[in-house]
Amino acid sequence: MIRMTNGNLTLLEFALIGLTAQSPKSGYDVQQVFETTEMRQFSSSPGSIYPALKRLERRGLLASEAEASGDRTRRVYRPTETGHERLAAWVVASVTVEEIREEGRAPILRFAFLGAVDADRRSVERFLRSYRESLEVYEGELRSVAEEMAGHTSPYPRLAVLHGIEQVRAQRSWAVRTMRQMGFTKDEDGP
Amino acid sequence: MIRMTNGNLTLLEFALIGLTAQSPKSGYDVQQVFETTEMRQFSSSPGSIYPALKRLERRGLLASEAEASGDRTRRVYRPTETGHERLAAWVVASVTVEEIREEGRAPILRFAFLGAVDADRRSVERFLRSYRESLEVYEGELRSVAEEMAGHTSPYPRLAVLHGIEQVRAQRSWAVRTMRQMGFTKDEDGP
DNA sequence: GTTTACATGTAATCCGTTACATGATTGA
DNA sequence: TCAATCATGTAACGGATTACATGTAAAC
Repeated sequence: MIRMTNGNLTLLEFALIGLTAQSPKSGYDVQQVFETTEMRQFSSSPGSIYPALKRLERRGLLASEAEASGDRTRRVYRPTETGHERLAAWVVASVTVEEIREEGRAPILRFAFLGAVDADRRSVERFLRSYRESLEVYEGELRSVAEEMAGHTSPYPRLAVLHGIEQVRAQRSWAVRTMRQMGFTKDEDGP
Repeated sequence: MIRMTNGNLTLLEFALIGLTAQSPKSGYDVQQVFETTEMRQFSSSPGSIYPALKRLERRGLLASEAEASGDRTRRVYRPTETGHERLAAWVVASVTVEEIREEGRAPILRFAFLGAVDADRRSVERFLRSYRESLEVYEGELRSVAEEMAGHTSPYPRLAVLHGIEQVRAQRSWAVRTMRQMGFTKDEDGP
């Protein structure tokens, strides 16, 4: 279930670049985030975090320096310029229906990192607009699927699809509300 | 991001047992399901499906027989008794807050398989009730998190948490509605 | 007659999990 | 002094992805 989201970086790797872009972090810091915040989807075990950080440093996407706090070594990572560019490109990309279909929570993870890459208003607006539009398309797809399932023997798969529809509707209304709160007009796709 | 959900079976493996329990299926059949239905989260590549089916057969959870449709061999899998028991135990387990926190869509996948294991009314009610209750707890957790984030520099992580809250609310109202539709009273936890 | 759908597999690589391992610092 | 927290790593194993590989049958 390792999802290649862009080029050849895993979701975990983007998360690590994003977190160190918010503020430079050690492996332990990252571990705390994965344990205590809504990023629990990622394993907080050192066996996944430390190798991934080293990998990203070897690939030139992260850089580290040893901080001596007392006697303990503490290796703090931050994105390189290349790493930051890769992150930014990933974060500000428009949301597609495919991404929603196949990667579930990836769009909202990207959204959470918009601040870490100093996205401008246009990018944020494009993100939210594309998210809302893609969700609309996806909701239509799910409605068709649910209709086709009307006569099936077991009601549970169809009810599960209705569950998906509810979720998509909630995500869409969040997108609309957030756009309004940020002062983006709901329609008007361009002059 | 391989999630061990129970004992030592992955989500993919439970999905394979569940699908073959709905009706016996070949690797190709499974591939079609993963390509065309809301189970797209699973890779439809033969490199993941065929080895997993063989693994499950080797472990005694699936059994197969070769169907000769014309000249082509077509190997059709179905759960063994043990496999069915493992599936049933996984499917009807009560939803916990931990599962919601850490495994996201696992509960609704389990729900979709309730028919495949011939779950009785009591089990279905227990499932929905525990799901609703756990979502309630989880929503409270998210609300606290969002409050703590009020003064942060970047608004995006907090908005992402609000997005999560919307989703959880949608899931909860689905659970309530589904319980009502199935004739379960909303409260009354026991005599 | 050629493309599309049916159908199954293998091999290389890499990643993630689990478990093991170690040691310093802080607070009770 | 003892537990909890801070802090970083390695090794074994298994599983997932990607790409490669092959062939039949049906439809157009």
